[in-house]
Amino acid sequence: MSTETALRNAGLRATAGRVAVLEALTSMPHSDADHVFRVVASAVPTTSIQSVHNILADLTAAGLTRRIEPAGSAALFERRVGDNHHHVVCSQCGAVDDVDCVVGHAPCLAPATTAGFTVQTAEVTFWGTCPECAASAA
Amino acid sequence: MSTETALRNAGLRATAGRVAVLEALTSMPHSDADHVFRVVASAVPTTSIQSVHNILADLTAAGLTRRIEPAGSAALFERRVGDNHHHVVCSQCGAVDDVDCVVGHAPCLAPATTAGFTVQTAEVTFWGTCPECAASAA
DNA sequence: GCGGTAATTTGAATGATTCAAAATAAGTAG
DNA sequence: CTACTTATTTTGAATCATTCAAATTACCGC
Repeated sequence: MSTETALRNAGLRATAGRVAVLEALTSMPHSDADHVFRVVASAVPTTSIQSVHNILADLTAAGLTRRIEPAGSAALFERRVGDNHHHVVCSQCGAVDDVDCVVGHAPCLAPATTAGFTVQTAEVTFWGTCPECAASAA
Repeated sequence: MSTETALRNAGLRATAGRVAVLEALTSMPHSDADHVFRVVASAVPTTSIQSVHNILADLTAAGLTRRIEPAGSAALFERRVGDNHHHVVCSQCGAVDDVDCVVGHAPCLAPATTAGFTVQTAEVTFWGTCPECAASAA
């Protein structure tokens, strides 16, 4: 399915900006609006950082992208949606990678008590050191 | 142990501002800098929001408070530190409560793959609806 | 192709946070 | 108790990511 078709199937018009944003996120997952903007700007020179924010918000609302906000980072976006995957974040450089699932599967994600809250989803963020930072520390 | 002693034990001077911030967080855990500031301002009228940010950063660096940043909220602070507890966040109003632990204990928090990252901690955020929002929706 | 409407553009505003220099106060030594 | 040293606070400004709103543009069904 082409990027354009994916957009139309989601009820969105297939504009150059949206296509460029989606393709930028394909090659660089876990990018913030500014990184996306820099890549998109070469394909769509008239764009702006505000437009990229608009587009990312639209795509996320339509379920085409997912937004994550690790502490200390700007919002990051990725195209991998619909599954329940989590993330590892490097506490030194902020690098992010996907973590497919946690040992113990779904039951693992049920809290023992919820203080009266109805829980819909669980979000797990692993904090550690990425290979690059580990190498440069040694 | 008094609040002052706790500060000195952590290597920090016991100032009125710091005492007031710690006591504000005792009565209102999961408060952001602005909420803390409003409470502290009545005890220390010369303070400012920037000072509260300074203090919260110092306290967090000293391990006296913990900082969490749920997506969509400003940074929140709490005095409960040293344990590995997690949080439930209301996706409607942003209310936060503690979750003692997840079923499955520590192994639950080991990711299946870490993409070469060395994982130090796991942070779990449960998203749902708080009792108040559930009641007002009905 | 035309028109209606969604989307982008442009410019400004916001909120949380950080930075930096000057003023102040905590703790300590005498 | 006093003075000193240095941590801390104060004050004011700056930054960053993000959001808002009005005007322009461009997508796409007809």
